[in-house]
Amino acid sequence: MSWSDRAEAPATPTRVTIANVADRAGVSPTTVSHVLSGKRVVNATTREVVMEAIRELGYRPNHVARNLRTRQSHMIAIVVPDITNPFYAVLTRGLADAVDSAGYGTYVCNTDGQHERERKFFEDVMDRGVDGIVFASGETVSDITFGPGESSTPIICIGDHLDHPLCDAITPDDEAGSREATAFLTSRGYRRIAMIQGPQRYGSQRTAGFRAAMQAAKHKVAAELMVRGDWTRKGGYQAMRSLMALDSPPDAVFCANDLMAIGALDVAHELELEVPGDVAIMGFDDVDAATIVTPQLTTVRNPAYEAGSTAGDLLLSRLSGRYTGAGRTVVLPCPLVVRGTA
Amino acid sequence: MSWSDRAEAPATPTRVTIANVADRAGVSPTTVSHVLSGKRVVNATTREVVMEAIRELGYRPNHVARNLRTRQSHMIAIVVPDITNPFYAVLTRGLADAVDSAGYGTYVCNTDGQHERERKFFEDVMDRGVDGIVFASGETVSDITFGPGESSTPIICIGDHLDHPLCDAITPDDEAGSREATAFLTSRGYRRIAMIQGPQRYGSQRTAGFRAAMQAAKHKVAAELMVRGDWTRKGGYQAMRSLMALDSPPDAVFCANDLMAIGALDVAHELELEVPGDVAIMGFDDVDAATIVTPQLTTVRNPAYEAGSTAGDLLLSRLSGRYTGAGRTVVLPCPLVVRGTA
DNA sequence: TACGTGAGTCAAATCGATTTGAGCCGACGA
DNA sequence: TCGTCGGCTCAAATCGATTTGACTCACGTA
Repeated sequence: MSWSDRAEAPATPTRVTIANVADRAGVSPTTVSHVLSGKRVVNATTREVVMEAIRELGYRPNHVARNLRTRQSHMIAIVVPDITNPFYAVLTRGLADAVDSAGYGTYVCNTDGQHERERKFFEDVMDRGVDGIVFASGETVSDITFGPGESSTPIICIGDHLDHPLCDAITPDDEAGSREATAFLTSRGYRRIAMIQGPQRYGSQRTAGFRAAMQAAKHKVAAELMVRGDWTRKGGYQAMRSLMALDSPPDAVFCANDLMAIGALDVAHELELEVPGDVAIMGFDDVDAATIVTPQLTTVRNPAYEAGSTAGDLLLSRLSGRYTGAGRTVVLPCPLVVRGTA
Repeated sequence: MSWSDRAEAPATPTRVTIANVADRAGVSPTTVSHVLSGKRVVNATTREVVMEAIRELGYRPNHVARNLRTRQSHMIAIVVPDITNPFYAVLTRGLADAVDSAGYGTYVCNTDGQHERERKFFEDVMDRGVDGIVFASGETVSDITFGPGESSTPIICIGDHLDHPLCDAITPDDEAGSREATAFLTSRGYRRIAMIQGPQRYGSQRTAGFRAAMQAAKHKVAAELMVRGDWTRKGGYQAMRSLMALDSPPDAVFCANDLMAIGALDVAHELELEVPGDVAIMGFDDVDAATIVTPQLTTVRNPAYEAGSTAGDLLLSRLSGRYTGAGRTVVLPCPLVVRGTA
């Protein structure tokens, strides 16, 4: 039992602090701090003695104490609706990769799109003293309390919800992507094109792109062909059901996201409809699952990873002081990905 | 421009501290602390005055300072190979949900299965003073430095890698699940059953279950039918390719995870093989994608969410002091999920 | 000799809370 | 009247680092 042995080891009774190191090395805590931070020159031999003491004692600086003094946590928070959603998982990964090398860790909050939780997490992470916040939660956050001098913690918004001149924003170009996708549909000769939108109030850019392309192609958009889903596969399924139950069903359906498109595809399979022969289906996001369905989903790529890593870069540029200006907005292109469903 | 207005607001010049509140209320910081924590009785009217001051000043306690003093961060870390992998995303969500209500936040680390990163993150989160750690990283962590008195931070391991009597473990019953899956295959009359295993050294439980069921059914397992993939769809694709190129290819394939099973399915489609008529395919994990492929994947459910939330519960039981004993091990059943590919 | 000057070090203040032993005050019992 | 006991409140120490003004010492210079 090697582990029970350990229990009897001459364990350090209490955590070793910078003062212990200083004692051991015969210098002051100040000096130890300086050899660690390099903010002030330390005699080479002194430094060696200190390093030796650190090694012998196995000293590791207490980040909490450090954070208190320096007022930075080297931690950045990301607020998403649901990490389980592959889009946000990838986004989170992009962010984590971008900030990791600069020594920042990532703290994740799932809001389930609930405004209440968004607010709660916002306050929570502020109190925790994170150095930056990335908001990717679908709900609007424009009314979150940015107290005047509340703090200068940089905030990045992904999506187009928060309109605040001091905060950077990253917006995938949903409108252009949807426009292109819809134009692709019209150019292929589809006549009755439906759209499964997101829930009321959200994803309006995608709807706008759809309408713009329809108008450009001089197609009328019939009211009964504009239905809504709740972003989920099941929601897409139900919406598609209602669409196909119409007296004159659509010959193409543009869905505001892939999950709903997959739900729509479920309906097509159930009804034994040929895709895209009987009905074409397009999605938006290009999640992994888009290449798993048969036929593979024609969709619009939503650059999740890039959005996350760009968010990280913008954050770092502010945290390092390289940039201090007003809020920037970077818009990311959403290219069309043609596969088998349209 | 409502925002520029704000800039001229009579902003609190500096963060408001407990001392400010105390001054405002005409009491000592001690008293303020007590009304907030309730650890000592405070006169009702005094309390009211303090609360009023807190409200007026918009005071919010600084968690970093609090953490320093109390030695707890109300933050728990989860170390996973890749949050982008749906299995780990769900696991993480289960954990987050479990600990959220107790006021704990989650800090996520992606190791990509690299031992070096595992170690780095372990030290990182220890230094950050997290209150608990959940290890779900695929690599073995048995040699991570648990210094003797290093700390009493509870650690939970998901999977069967870390063998440490002081740390709780959660292990999905891979062996039983695989055994049941394989037995299902033999009972259906498949004769030449192959297995696509994980990479060398990993997932040995699943292989063990496979072998046990084969033996129980008195089937020989031909060496050329035991191949390996790297857990990815592409890896499964390649393994399946080599399997189907055999002189006498298998009539059923059990894959160590769903992603590889989906890769195998890709091959079947490419070769225009009937599934499960020409070849049956089974996976393991039951990720979302399993219900997206056609036909839907017959698989074994790996209870990711439950594993995460159980980890959270075990952690909380220790953090609250309700439990202080030796390491517990909870094994989670992995039930068979019969769908369309076998 | 006296005077910068600069390299290296240190003491003490600070970050913003929590914790604890002690003090004050009024009530109550002897 | 005195002692004591409870209920409240406070001052001061503490958590473990960073930061800064000041000090020492040696050296070169006027």
